[in-house]
Amino acid sequence: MSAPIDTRLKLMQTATQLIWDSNYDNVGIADICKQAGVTKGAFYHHFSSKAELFASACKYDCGEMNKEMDKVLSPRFTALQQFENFFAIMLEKQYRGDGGTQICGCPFFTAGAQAGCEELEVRAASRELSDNGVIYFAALARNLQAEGCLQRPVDVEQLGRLLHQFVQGLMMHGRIFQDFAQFCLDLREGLYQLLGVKEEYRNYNGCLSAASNEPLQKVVGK
Amino acid sequence: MSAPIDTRLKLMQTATQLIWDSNYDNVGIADICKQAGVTKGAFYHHFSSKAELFASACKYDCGEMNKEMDKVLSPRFTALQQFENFFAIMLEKQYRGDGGTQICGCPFFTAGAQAGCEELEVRAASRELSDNGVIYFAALARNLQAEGCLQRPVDVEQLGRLLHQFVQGLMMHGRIFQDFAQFCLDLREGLYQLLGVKEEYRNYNGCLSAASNEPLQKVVGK
DNA sequence: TTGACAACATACCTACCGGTATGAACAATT
DNA sequence: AATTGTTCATACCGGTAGGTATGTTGTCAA
Repeated sequence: MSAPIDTRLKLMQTATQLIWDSNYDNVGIADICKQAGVTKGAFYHHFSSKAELFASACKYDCGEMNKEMDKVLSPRFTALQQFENFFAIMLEKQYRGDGGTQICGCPFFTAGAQAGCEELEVRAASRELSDNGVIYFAALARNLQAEGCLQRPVDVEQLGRLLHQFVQGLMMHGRIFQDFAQFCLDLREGLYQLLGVKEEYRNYNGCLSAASNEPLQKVVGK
Repeated sequence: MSAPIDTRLKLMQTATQLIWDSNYDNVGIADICKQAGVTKGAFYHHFSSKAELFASACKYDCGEMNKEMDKVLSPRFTALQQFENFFAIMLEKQYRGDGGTQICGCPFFTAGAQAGCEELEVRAASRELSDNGVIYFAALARNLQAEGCLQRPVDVEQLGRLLHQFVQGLMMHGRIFQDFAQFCLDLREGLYQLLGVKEEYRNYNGCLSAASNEPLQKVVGK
């Protein structure tokens, strides 16, 4: 008998993966169990319902994301480097080399946005996730502003929201159209415009390589 | 016996309404039939499947939207008036005074973005809808640019996409948080920033009234 | 008048899916 | 050694939702 933590973790990770590839409604508990190599008994020992699993998986994914984001926004980097890190990590997240669905967006966000009114647990989870994401976007905006990269003074809190909203919309659009090169171009341009980055600080060099099938050059963790 | 067109139309309209209030997966055929006052026999006489109904309803809704958008972007208006029309019509679409769910986003887009890979019909429909929406956003950008309201020359086609992506993301965010006043503020600010509207053309007067519970002042069709 | 066909209505089928009931295997405790 | 609680495995249940099979009613053409 394996450690209970392992099983619980395995279920959350498997659920996350399956929901990323499909969506909340489409992924059944049986699917998750089968993929994770456990049975329903184990599932309902660890989670009281599908919604609770979703919320837990969302929190877990949020925690993982935070780790990466903390690296991305480390004070070791200049604000512009942070921007590039941000950019790179997003492309990395959405790119799959296996030829299947590439751009799939954030399933926790979309599930919350589409969940019926009755599934409050699901909506609450994606609300928490959004709040968390907005914080990082706002931090990026604040740093860029502090280093004088922006054209005008901004309300970083609102701007954080706008960036988050745009990126979510962009990913959904990307999921529908599956054009990775366009996704890259739109992401960069949209962020620049929303942030109001000064012309001289806009850099489109990295974009072409990212749009190709080459592995992404990561500034993070150098 | 009523005309067949009526029944078909009724089904599409009812489905559209129900899906706007909830989502594609949550709305059953039985629900749609009951609400429309017909039976399953009638339904499957007109549509071969739920997905086909969805696609048809999407096309229908798209056509209705086009009518409104053509009014909004009528050459009778200046570009800035067109912007305000755009703004007003979006708020109107997302606002429900009945106290229920207010901001619900565009269900056709979200359904397509969340649809599993197998439901190609659904995804194709929302792709078409998106292309259609982008055209109008691009037209608005082009008109604003032509009248010298923008800070810099822009690629209107890409900008149309960016605006569409942002608005979709904003609506989903709004659906999760249900803060109408914030929705208004974010919508205006996001559009201004993405478009790069010159400072002197930015007008925040109409926003406060729109954020209140007053009926929206429509410029359209004056 | 009578076939043919459109436009439904009713009843039913089946597969699935979230959730439950029950019990086995194992570990730690007393 | 007996007890208790954790961690699962197996079998099953009840509702639901998409879809079907078949009958019925009205219309129109020949």
